[in-house]
Amino acid sequence: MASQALPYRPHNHQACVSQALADARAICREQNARLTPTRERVLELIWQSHKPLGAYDVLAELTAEGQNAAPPTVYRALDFLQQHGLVHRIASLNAFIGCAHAGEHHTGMFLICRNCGNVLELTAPGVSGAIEGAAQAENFRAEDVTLEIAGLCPRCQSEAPHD
Amino acid sequence: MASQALPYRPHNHQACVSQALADARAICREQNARLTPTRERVLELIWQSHKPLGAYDVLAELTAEGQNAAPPTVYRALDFLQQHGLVHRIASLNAFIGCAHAGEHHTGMFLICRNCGNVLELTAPGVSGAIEGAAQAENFRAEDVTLEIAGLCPRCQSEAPHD
DNA sequence: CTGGAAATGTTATAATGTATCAAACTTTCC
DNA sequence: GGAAAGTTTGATACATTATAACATTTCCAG
Repeated sequence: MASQALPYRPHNHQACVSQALADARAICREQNARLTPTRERVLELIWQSHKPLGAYDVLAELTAEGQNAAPPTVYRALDFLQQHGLVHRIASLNAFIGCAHAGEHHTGMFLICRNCGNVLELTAPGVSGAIEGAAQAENFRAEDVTLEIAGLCPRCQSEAPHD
Repeated sequence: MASQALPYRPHNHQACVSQALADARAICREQNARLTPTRERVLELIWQSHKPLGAYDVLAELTAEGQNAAPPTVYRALDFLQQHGLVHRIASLNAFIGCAHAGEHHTGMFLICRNCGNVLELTAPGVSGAIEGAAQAENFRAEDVTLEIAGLCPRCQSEAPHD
């Protein structure tokens, strides 16, 4: 069997973070967008794991670090990061996760494990195509797709096989 | 061109409501579930249009009717209706809409017009299949799919053609 | 070095959703 | 019928998520 996707197996997660931050800096430079210290720190916090983080979790971390932060601080940073394709909002969880394909034009598909909470972001052209087709068949002009799959990741299926 | 789907054109909406209520009664009878007056009234309110309704909108209507309702009243009724496949929650809007395919086993796909707010629920086997396939390719056991497409419905495309 | 734009600080509040426990109602079973 | 058990509803309080509005600071172009 092929090896599991990153979130589902041990890995040097610091590499994920570093990569994400490096990508973010490059993307913001290209787009003449200002990746300010707060925005960068929020992105880093979001990338602490492959589990989505709530806005108030981020806020708590900032506050613990002594930052003078209030809800708008966090929501503004998250808005900025979303607009530049650096984080995604998971609507079914009211939480945020780092974008695994920053810079690439893509329609995110999220596999959300209900047991361990990890999320894998996929780009599935077949899925995007089928969705586009279904929308067009109704003469609907699709602009934004929310596709979130809850279930059990490979690891958690083996750990809790009875359901 | 084929005629537009129901939400996008004038129709005798009362027929939608009656049908939905009749279906709900039949389904609850089959499942030995109690469609109490409050639950039925909430379902009817949700079906007032093809636009999703927030829980607090439902609550306001109940209160206006003199019902002794609090938030849990509404959320309980909505939970019941969801569990029996009579309404869907639209995660990207925090709102609820009547299920257009009650009784059928289906994965809902929702086309949400950002202009008029109407929502069309589709069953697209090709889409479901593609999603299932993508999940299986990652050894992920999909249990619940959230698929919501925001965009412009046919009517609103013609009315506001410049974008 | 200054005027306008962008970002942040600050306070308050809106919107959405749940926990908890008590009371009423329904069903079951003797 | 009537008590026991389960389900539904009432009622209060609170938790969580998100935004409005306006003041202040920072940044950058000219």
